[in-house]
Amino acid sequence: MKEESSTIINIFTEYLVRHKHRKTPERFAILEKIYTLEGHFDAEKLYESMQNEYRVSLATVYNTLDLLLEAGLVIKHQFDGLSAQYEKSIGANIHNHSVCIVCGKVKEFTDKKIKKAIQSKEFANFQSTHYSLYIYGVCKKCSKK
Amino acid sequence: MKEESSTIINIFTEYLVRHKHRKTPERFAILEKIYTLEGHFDAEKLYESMQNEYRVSLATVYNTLDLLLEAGLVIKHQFDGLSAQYEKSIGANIHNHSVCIVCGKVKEFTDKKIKKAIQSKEFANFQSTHYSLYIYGVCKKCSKK
DNA sequence: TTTGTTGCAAAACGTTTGCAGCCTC
DNA sequence: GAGGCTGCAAACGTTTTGCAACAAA
Repeated sequence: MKEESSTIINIFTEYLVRHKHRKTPERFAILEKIYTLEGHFDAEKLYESMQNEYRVSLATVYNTLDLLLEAGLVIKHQFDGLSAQYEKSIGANIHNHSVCIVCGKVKEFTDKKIKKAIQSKEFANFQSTHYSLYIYGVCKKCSKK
Repeated sequence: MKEESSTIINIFTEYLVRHKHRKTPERFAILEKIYTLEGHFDAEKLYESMQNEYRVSLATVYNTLDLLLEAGLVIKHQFDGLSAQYEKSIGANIHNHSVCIVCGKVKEFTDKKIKKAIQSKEFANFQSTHYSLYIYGVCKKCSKK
């Protein structure tokens, strides 16, 4: 999927202005990098992948990821003991995961009925932006052990 | 909700036997403690709450939580940077959470339509045991800031 | 000019690991 | 008796923090 990167930059700019945060080049460099990445990544991987283009510190990567999280531009997963996994939120349509409780393997799947049921949910005091579903169980490989 | 604790113990015993693990008193003490706790707890809290009754090390708590996870008797949540949260799985019916991406507040809710949609999902190579749903957004308090 | 943000390194935190002794099986 | 399990403490890896220098507003 092709995303208009100017849209994303605008959303972030608006967020920064509204919250009185500074529009630093590091923040936009990180945002742009994230939107070139496919699938899950962690802070370290993002940090390393940037070193050739724009030098940012790991601390700034973490700081910016938090801002992007609040701005709704990034999704955070905490699958297991490992590091937190992130992914861009705009243009990412799959939010359903099956997780093997033995080997930890994560797979994504789509399901229209589930999607519809969740997206039609409304709260009185909560404005929802996105969701993540984890179905736990045992994968075929592990059930044979 | 009142749960027959002998049922839970039987499930764990069966699991241990089937996997050729030993039935140590520590493991059963931890299991019994967990089933007296309501709501979420982390490994440290569980460890501390046991010190008066039965002395187990934190390492054993972690080890046993892993076994209980595999046995399907405990559910693990990794909400945010903090420590992992656990809860008993039998007798715990609420699996849906709304999470504020600003303040991190987690609330649980029930929804029959969502529950039905998720529980009717079947996989070809995956035997599901339970699920957790997280709907992210901004709570009323944070949206006013 | 003010003060939020950065990079760096050190610190903090939850979790895992190594090992000697113990206790299930 | 053998080997899995325990407690303890040290080690680990991710994330956070403190601080001086920098730069956006």
